[in-house]
Amino acid sequence: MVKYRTLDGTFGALSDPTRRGIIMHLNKGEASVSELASPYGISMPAISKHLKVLEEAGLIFRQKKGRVHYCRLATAPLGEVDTWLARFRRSHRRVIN
Amino acid sequence: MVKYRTLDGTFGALSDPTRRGIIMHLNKGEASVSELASPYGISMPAISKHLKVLEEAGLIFRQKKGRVHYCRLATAPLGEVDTWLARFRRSHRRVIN
DNA sequence: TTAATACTTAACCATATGGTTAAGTATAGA
DNA sequence: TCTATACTTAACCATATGGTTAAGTATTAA
Repeated sequence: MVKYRTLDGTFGALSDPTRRGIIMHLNKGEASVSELASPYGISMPAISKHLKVLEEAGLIFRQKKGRVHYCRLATAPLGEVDTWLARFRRSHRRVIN
Repeated sequence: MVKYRTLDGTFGALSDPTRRGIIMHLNKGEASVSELASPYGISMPAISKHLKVLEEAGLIFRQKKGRVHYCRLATAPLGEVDTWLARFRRSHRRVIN
């Protein structure tokens, strides 16, 4: 799994259910690390690692306000996945074939 | 990485460039294992493992004709990824917001 | 029947992943 | 200033991943 905005990184980041859950949470708006962690029965360090993976994949960015770290979703990598997927879409292939 | 048609499995399978290459190759039509292997400077067992990952993710299926194993693309899991991604699409969010 | 072809499986290796607990850092509040 | 909060980092562990070489299996061709 490579780092910094590659399809490898994005797909790799999305292959974990906790990270997909975090992404879906963030799709509703920004959230603190604690808020993101609350649905999962895992430790803060584990969440911290997941966030690092998501950040390195360019899927989230953070802003620190006081001691709270707020995370937001970056949709660009998802757009790249979408673009990659487009070539396999039925409708698209119907146009080609 | 879990097996047998899960989003985990599909995203995990797609996180490797060799496997994405294979998928793109198969998008043009069925191909033998040797044909799929030829662009990559890795051993046959390595390719065999990649194909196993793709097969367990439900992304390909095989048919044996004599000693040649032909692989074909199964688009259903890609459709599931597409469905998962849909909620993050601009146009979709424009409808919601 | 013997040898070549097209694979897969087994055994192994180094590194990555996803979790843990313990310790460290930065900010807020008493 | 001292303590609690909201994190991150470090060290560790078990298992997964992606590669290798060597060996095994099935089919075709000589």
